[in-house]
Amino acid sequence: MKTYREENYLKAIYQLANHDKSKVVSATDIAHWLEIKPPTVLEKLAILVKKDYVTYNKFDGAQLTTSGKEIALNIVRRHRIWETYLYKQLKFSWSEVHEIAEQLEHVNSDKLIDRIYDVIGKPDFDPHGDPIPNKQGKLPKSDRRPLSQSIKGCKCVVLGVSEHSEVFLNYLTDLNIGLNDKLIVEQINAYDDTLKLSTKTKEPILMSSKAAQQILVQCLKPNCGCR
Amino acid sequence: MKTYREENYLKAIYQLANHDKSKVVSATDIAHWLEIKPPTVLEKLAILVKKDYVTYNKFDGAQLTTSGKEIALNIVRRHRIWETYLYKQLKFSWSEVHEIAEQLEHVNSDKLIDRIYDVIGKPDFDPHGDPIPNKQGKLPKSDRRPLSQSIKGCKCVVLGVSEHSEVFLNYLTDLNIGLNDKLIVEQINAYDDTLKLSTKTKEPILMSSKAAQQILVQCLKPNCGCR
DNA sequence: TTTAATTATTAGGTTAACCTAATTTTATTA
DNA sequence: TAATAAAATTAGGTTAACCTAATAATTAAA
Ligand SMILES: [Mn+2]
Ligand SMILES: [Mn+2]
Ligand SMILES: [Mn+2]
Ligand SMILES: [Mn+2]
Repeated sequence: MKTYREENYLKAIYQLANHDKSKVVSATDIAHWLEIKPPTVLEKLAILVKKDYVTYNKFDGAQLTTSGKEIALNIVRRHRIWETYLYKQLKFSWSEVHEIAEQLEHVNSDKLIDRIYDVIGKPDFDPHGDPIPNKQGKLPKSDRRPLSQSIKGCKCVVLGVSEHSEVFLNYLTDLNIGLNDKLIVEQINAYDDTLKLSTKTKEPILMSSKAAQQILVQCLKPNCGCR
Repeated sequence: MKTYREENYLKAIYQLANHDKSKVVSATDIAHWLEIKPPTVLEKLAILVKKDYVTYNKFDGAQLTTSGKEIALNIVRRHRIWETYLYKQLKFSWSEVHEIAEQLEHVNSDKLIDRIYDVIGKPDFDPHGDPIPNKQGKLPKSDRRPLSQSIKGCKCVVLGVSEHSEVFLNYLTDLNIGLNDKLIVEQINAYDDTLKLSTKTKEPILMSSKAAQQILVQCLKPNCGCR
């Protein structure tokens, strides 16, 4: 039996491992992520190890086993399906959906998930451009890179964001930038890498390098020369 | 702070009190309802009393305070709104909705409830004919009585069911009886009170007295003589 | 009205999920 | 490399939510 707490641990390990593939996932990392203290995590890790959802040692940190990954990907699937449903069907903004999906992802009804996934047209990506795993846990792939890697003149399309905070998403909404929007890099400031971008708005907009690092795009012209 | 467990206790007390207004709600009643043991309930009741959600003594049993009733009615509201949403919007049957709503009722987002309540057209009753409390906890009223009280010749409309079990609801579905269906009582067997009913189906149907006691109806003709 | 049966309550125990403080291990830096 | 700082782990404690078994209080029967 898996409680929502257990689901959250497995999801946390999955997300931390995917966020930085080179770094091992320590108990402390998990503790920070879940906003609890390391001893609590150590205690739970021992249980998850015994249940064969996780392996743990100080060199490799926490790693999901096949069955642990299966559960984690299922929760990620539910989360992203709910986000998409809330966004498309119930008209929530892309900055609001995450918090509610954090709760809805733990509702246990495969039929419900199937139903709402049908209603939204079985999409491959959620409102933040994140891939929705299929029932077997396989992720649709898309090649995306940070907007900050664009060179001057690059024409590209926004396929996602790597930061999901409300403040960042609302900032993009204020700039009138959303998923699938086309951008043209008009200028890159040589001193601080601030971008001047043509968007769907009349006037070009300015964007900090910090923000550009969090926006994931794909070039629209092949061999456009971007890194 | 109220956990889903606390919400379930308060809802249980509300439902038990409403199921039989004359009987006091004992800790044992609550224990049966929640499928836990009486000492566990006693323990929790002490906490709910301290939080001023409940009063408890052996003569009056457990009784909700104003703030306890407020929470209970809010959960009932969420439950019935979700049931209606699942039924109308997501095409679940009236026998499936309860179980999923038991989980969804604990999702904490007023905006989500408001949104789905809008989508379903702000109805007053759920798929079982149960009244949906408004935000202030006020219940729309309807006068209904068991079909078993009908006299021969009575023409009435189904406004609800007092039993919510899947087996009973599926039985009604098999009989082709649903909410808002019109029924005419053609015959009442003098020995066992079995009813012969005209319904939307061509052939009249037979229904046991046991089932008729669980169906709530309203006469369509004034002063039709039913009890 | 005693006795027996039932029901309610208290006593005492377990597990999960959290914590702080102490200790041990590992990594830095002088 | 020895000292120091940082990180990981262990020790020990709390609270909530559950339990069973024992006791006390009611209710029903004889
Ligand atoms: Mn999210
Ligand atoms: Mn997302
Ligand atoms: Mn229900
Ligand atoms: Mn209902």
